[in-house]
Formats: sequence, C-alpha cells, structure tokens
Amino acid sequence: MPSFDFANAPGHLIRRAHQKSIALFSQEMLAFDVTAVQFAILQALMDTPGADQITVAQKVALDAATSGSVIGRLEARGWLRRESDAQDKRRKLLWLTPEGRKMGIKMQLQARKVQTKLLAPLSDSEHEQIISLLRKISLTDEA
Amino acid sequence: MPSFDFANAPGHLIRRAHQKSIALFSQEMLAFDVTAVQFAILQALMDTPGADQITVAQKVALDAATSGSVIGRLEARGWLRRESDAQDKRRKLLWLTPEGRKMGIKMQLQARKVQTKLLAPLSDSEHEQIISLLRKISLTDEA
DNA sequence: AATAGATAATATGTGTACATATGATAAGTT
DNA sequence: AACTTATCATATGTACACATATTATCTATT
Repeated sequence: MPSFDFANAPGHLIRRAHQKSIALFSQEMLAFDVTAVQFAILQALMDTPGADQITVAQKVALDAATSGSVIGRLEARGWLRRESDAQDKRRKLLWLTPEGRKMGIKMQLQARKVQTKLLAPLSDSEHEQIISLLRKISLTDEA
Repeated sequence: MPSFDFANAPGHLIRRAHQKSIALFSQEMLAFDVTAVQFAILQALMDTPGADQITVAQKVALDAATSGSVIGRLEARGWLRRESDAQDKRRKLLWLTPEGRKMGIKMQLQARKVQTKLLAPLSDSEHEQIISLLRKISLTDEA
C-alpha cells in the first residue's frame, strides 16, 4: 500500500474519466471531425448568436486565449464568422455560418449518444448522482 | 432550453471538474512547482523504482509520448534519472534521485489536502459515491 | 542464422488549457 | 479634455494529451 494512493485520488480519477470522455467523443464523432470543445462552442452559438468571444468562453468554461484559438479553427473551417462590433471595436461578434449551423444540428444526435455511452456503466439513479456530484465540485465559486 | 444541453452533459461537467482539480492542485502545490501528472509519476516511481517508461505510463494512465516528455522535464529538474537497461537496450529504467524522493515525500501531505479541498463541497457519503462512480466510468475496458 | 513481427523510446504535428504580456479601445475620474 | 482604469482580443510560452511515424532493439518463426 503506497503512502499516497494517487491511483484512487479523486483528482486522478477525474483525469481518467476526462480521458475516457474525450476518447469516446472523438471516436463517436469521427464523421464530423470535431472536438468536444469545438462542439460546445457551436452549441453555445446556437443559443446566443452574435455573442463576443469572452461571453462564449464563459459559457463553455474556457479562458480567452484558448477560446480564441478554438474559434479561429472553427472560422478557418467555415463554421462561424467573426465580425467587428461597430459599437465596441474591441469586440468581435460571432455568428454561425449556414454550414456551421447545419453541422451543429446534425451533430446533436450523435453527441447525445456519446453522453449515453459515457454513462453506460452506471444505473439510472447513478446517472443523476454523478451529474449532481460533478456539478457540486465544479460550480464552487465563480458563476 | 437549447436542443442540446451541453452545459449539463456529463462530458462537459467532467471537463469542468478536471479544470477545477488542476487549478486547485497547481494553486496548492505552488511551493513545489509541480503538476498533477508530474506528482503522479513521482509517486508511481516510489512504488516501483526501476520501472521503464511504458510501465510508468500505464500506471499513471498516459500514452508513451506524453509520459516521455513529462519524464524528460522531471529528469531535467534532477528528480529522476534514466538508465539504459543492459538486458533490453530498448528500455530506459527510471529511478528517483535522492532529491526526487525527498520532494515526492514532502509533497504527499499537501497533495492529500488538495484532494480533501476538491471534495469539500461533498458529504462523506458523497465522497465515496463519486470515487465509486468515477471508477466505474474510467475503468471500463483496458486494465 | 536470416527474416518477420513486436515493442520501447523518440520525433512530429495538432489541439486543448492557462498564465502573462501587449495593443487597441472603452469607461470612469478629475 | 486629459488621465487612469478596465476590457477584448491576440501573441507567446509552457504543459498536458494523443495519433502517427521512425529508429533501435528484441522475440518468434522458419
């Protein structure tokens, strides 16, 4: 028995669950060639079209630098466009292109399957438990 | 209500929990200037000194490429050394230096605090629940 | 012993993820 | 109006994280 049982430490288990989640997502979404974070940004923009990068970053829980680079890739792909805000020239407002919106909608069904598969080892009541527990952990302070 | 509620999707919540975990770890371990993965490798090497990189990678749940780069940083820091295996020249065996072992031990107390803080929003029974649930998710297939 | 297949480490490329710094612009203060 | 402070986006640097390719070496088969 090691004096620090890192293999059973919650931080380590969260990292492993995250690996599993990412692996499952990219595997199941192969046809779309999209990452989980890119998908999240697309969905966020469906909810709030015309948002600036900082707002989107907060919605998907990313810092400004990371969201900028991810958004850049989505723009290069033709799934969204950046537009300078006339009222506030610091901001760049984000809009899905018709193609981006079409793909975002197409992805939803498959993305739901990923979430189902991720929780497949758990019973229905355990589903709700882990959602609730993860929320408690991640929602401490900030927003 | 968005048609895909990504903000409540388990994958997204796991990512956020992971962010929280990493942020907490680096914040609480500032004095050691060590990442969670680096810490895990140090602890793994305390358990099994003389292991090769692949074995260590499996123990901490990393691919060979990532473990190689992390181990390189730990070596540059003087916390471990790589030694070619005379029996199998493909392998490089890993050993903590006296300094690495000393630091690894010193870190344990603080690392335990990190895990406690991470689960602070949860009750004792919830602690056990989330450990069990995360294990079920991450231990599906492989090892 | 020679060849084929497997394995360990490394190299390369892409993609999060974040800290920090910088430049541009906006908002608030005097 | 000039000055300070705050904010948005971007640039840079470091560190995971993994796929894929390459090289060296080992193992298995013939």
